[in-house]
Amino acid sequence: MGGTTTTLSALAEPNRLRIVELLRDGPLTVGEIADRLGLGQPQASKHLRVLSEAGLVEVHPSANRRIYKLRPQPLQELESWVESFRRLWEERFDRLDDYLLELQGKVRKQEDEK
Amino acid sequence: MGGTTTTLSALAEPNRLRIVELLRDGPLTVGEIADRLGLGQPQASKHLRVLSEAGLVEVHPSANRRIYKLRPQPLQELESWVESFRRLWEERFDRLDDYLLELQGKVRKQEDEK
DNA sequence: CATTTATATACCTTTACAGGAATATTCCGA
DNA sequence: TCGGAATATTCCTGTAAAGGTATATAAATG
Repeated sequence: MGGTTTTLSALAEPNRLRIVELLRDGPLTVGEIADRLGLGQPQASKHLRVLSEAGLVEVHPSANRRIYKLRPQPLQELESWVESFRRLWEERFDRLDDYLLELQGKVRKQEDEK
Repeated sequence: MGGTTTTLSALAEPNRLRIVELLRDGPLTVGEIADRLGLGQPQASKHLRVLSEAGLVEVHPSANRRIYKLRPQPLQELESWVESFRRLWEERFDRLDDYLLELQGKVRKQEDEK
């Protein structure tokens, strides 16, 4: 499974998405995450494990606690993936699109006539 | 389930991701999608249905065929979601982060001493 | 009209995964 | 060293979702 897909499926789970959004404002401890999101502690731990394996978070042990923190890389990669679709909404694309469609039609006709 | 989560789970499935990437280069018919990705036709149809319900594609019937085409909106929303994490990798954040962590520690100590 | 082509749906089976509860582990402090 | 707090792991169960096959639907074509 490619990197982008890994990132996407990690983020696709609603509670994990909320965890990531929480961590946007700074690192947090497992307990705080569970508290703020109304999750059970085991659930929080399990979600953090998935996020960790996807490289979306890293953990820094501090005595009893484990502090989880966002890692930029997967989000950066996701950003560039989305960016590769930019021309979709950068205007005059619809017209270009129609033009290409028309071209395709003509070519197809030509080939049919052979 | 919020819009972002809908988009993410639609894209999290590898074959659907490939479909979206295919459509980046222009609209396609169900059969062409199935062919190019080595999918069964029913599978292609089902994935396209999910993408459609997520608003990621729209369909234009043309006689026998149905032409599927990317819709910008969900990708735009995904983009701004990812953008909201930009400061993560725009430098000097790591230091700010450490500073905040230290602050938290002090506050916690103060509260423990009450 | 009958047939063929393109697509969608239904049904079945298997698998992945999320939540809940209980338990293991690790580390601190008395 | 013992107890308690914070966290991870395990086991169980239910459910959603993906693939495969067969079938339904719709439109073109002869």
